Amino acid sequence: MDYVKAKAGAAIGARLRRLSERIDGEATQAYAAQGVVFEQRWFGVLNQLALNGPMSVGELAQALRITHVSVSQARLSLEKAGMIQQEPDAADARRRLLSLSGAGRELVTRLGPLWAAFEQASMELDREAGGLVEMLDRLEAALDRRSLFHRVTAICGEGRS
Amino acid sequence: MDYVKAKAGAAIGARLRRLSERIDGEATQAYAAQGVVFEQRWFGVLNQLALNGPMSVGELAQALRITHVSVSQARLSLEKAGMIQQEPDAADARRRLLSLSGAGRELVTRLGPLWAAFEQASMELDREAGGLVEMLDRLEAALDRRSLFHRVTAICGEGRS
DNA sequence: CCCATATATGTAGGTGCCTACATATATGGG
DNA sequence: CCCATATATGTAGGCACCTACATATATGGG
Repeated sequence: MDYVKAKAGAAIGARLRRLSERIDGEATQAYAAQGVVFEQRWFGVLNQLALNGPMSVGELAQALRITHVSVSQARLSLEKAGMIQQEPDAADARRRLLSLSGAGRELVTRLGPLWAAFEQASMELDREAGGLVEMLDRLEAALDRRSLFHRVTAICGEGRS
Repeated sequence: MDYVKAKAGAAIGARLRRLSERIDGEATQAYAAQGVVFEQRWFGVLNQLALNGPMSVGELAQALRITHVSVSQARLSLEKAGMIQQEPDAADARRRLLSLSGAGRELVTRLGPLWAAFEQASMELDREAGGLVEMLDRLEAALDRRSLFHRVTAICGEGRS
């Protein structure tokens, strides 16, 4: 049997990751073709800040559905590149508000057409794959309803009786 | 707009990765519940060796559709755990043949029911999501036909005229 | 006011993949 | 046989996420 076609849960995870790597790599090529050094994880943060203005680490994490640690790491990288700046939140001393720097706003403006192209390309892929985004929605909903862990554990429990 | 629903190519990559992380994490829980310390990347290698007998790094990489470097890294980890052994390939001094050790064969036998449960759980998810595996096939085929890079570049080129 | 608990974000280390580069061996033509 | 090129696999560093743990600040009840 062709491994990549196997339906074992563990193989699904690996397959999704490989696809992700592939798409990331191809996106990186597109940025490079425009002479832009860009980290994929920057997209989510920059996009949110451009849309919403200043946000905290936790708000970004929530919007992007990743951990605050991931945001914090991306934040460091973005600051190092001069794309964002931070300031304390006057309303809560624990929080730090991140916002686009001048250079960050310029980069977002410059990348507008490229991001629009990404969106269009994604719609093409969505159509060619036959409804990719909704499929991913459904997969997430299925996992929300009942995790892989619970499913596997229940099946193994049955197997024992 | 809800970021996770966005169709930008970069966001698709991030979304696939997060799903992959989620599934990996849930799979790890299932192994742990069986008292097994297991790395997700072991599955592919162990499964192939169990099915096919001794294989080279390159053969495994080809079968698993990952780079030889990834195989090499997993190999080191598996060896350290005593699950596989290696020997030179008599037919080609550049190659090393990897095979299951005694402990590796035992682990594969022990994990047989769990892997069967993963397969069943994956079929459930496939059904609930409405044809996940075929969708992934179609997405890969679409990218094979025309990469995200080419799509985006062409769209940007159009935009310039 | 004090204190137990909650919340925000950082540090440290890990995971599983990748690309670039390096080195050893194999191959085939001259 | 020699040599240019191809092939197998390793080393090094990076990417984008994760969990566990740590520390500072906020909150609300007594």
